[in-house]
Amino acid sequence: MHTEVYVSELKDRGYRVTGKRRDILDYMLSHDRYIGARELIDYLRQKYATLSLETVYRNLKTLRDEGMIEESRFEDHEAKYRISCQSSHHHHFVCLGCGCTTVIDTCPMPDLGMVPNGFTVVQHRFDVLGYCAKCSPK
Amino acid sequence: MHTEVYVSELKDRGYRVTGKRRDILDYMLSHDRYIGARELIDYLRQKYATLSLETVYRNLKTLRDEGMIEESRFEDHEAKYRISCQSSHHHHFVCLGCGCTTVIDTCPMPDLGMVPNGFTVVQHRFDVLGYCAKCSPK
DNA sequence: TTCGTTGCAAAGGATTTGCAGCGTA
DNA sequence: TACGCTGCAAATCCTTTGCAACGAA
Repeated sequence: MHTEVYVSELKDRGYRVTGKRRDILDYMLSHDRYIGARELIDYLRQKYATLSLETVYRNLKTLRDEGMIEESRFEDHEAKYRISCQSSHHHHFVCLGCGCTTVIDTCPMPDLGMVPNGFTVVQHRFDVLGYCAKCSPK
Repeated sequence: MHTEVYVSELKDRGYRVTGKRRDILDYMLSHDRYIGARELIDYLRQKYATLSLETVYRNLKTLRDEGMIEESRFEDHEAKYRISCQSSHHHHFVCLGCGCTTVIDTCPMPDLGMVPNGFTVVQHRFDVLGYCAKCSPK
C-alpha cells in the first residue's frame, strides 16, 4: 500500500493534502514500527525547518481519527504510533528500544473461554515486549 | 492478605508507616480494581483534608517500586494502579468504566510459537477491555 | 534524635487550543 | 475565494522535584 492511496483517501474525506501530511504518512508507511511525535519532528525538520510540534500532533490526531495509524503506549509516557495493519488480525512482538514490530499470528481471543456475566468486550491487547536483536543488551 | 501484612513489610524495608500510606494500601486492597491518583485523593481527602496530590503520587511510586501495586494505562492518560495479584500468573478483563477486573485464566504465552531471532522477551500484556455489567451502556 | 514523609510552590514533559495568517483545491 | 492547515503563544493535564517543616521509630 503506498502513500498516494492514503493521501487520496484523505482528500476524498475532505482533508487538504499538504507536503507535511504526505511526508508524515510516507514516513509511517516506510517504517513498520512504533514512532513517537519527537522522532517524527526530528526527521521532518530536516525538510521543513519551521515545522512545529503542534502540527505533528494535529496530523497524528487526524490520521488516528481516520484509522490510518494506531496509537499505543509502552514504558514511557510518550504515545507511539504505527501504520494500521491491513493484514488479518494479529498481534506483535514490540521492541522497547526502537519500536520495531514482528507479527504474532496467534490471537488469544478464540481461546478466551467465558466472558464475565454482562461484560461487553470492546477491544483487547496482546503485546510481547522486549528487545530486538539490534537493541538487545550484549 | 490484609493491610497489616503489607504495612509491616514496608516497615521491614525501612519505610515509615504513616496513616496516609496505610490508608492508601487499605483502599487498594479493599478495591480489587484499577484506581487512579485522582480517585485516591478524592477518597482520602475525606479523612485527610490537607492531603496533597504529591503525597499520593509519592506513595504510589513507593508501592510500585516495592512491587505491591501494578501500574497500567488504558484509554485516558492517567496511570491506574491495582494491588498486585498474589495468585499464579494470569490476565484480566478490565472495565474501562470503573476499572474493575475479572481474572482470565488462560495465558497466550505458552502458545506463542517462535520468538523472532535474537528477540529478548521482557514482559507481555494481555488485557480484554470493555464494560462490566454495571458500566455497560444500556 | 534521626531520617523518612509531607505540603507548598514550582518545574517538567506530553499534548491541546485560540488565533491570525497561509496554502490547497 | 473558501476553508482547512500551520506556527506561535499559551494553556492543560499528569507527574515529578526542591525545600523546609513535620512526624514515626
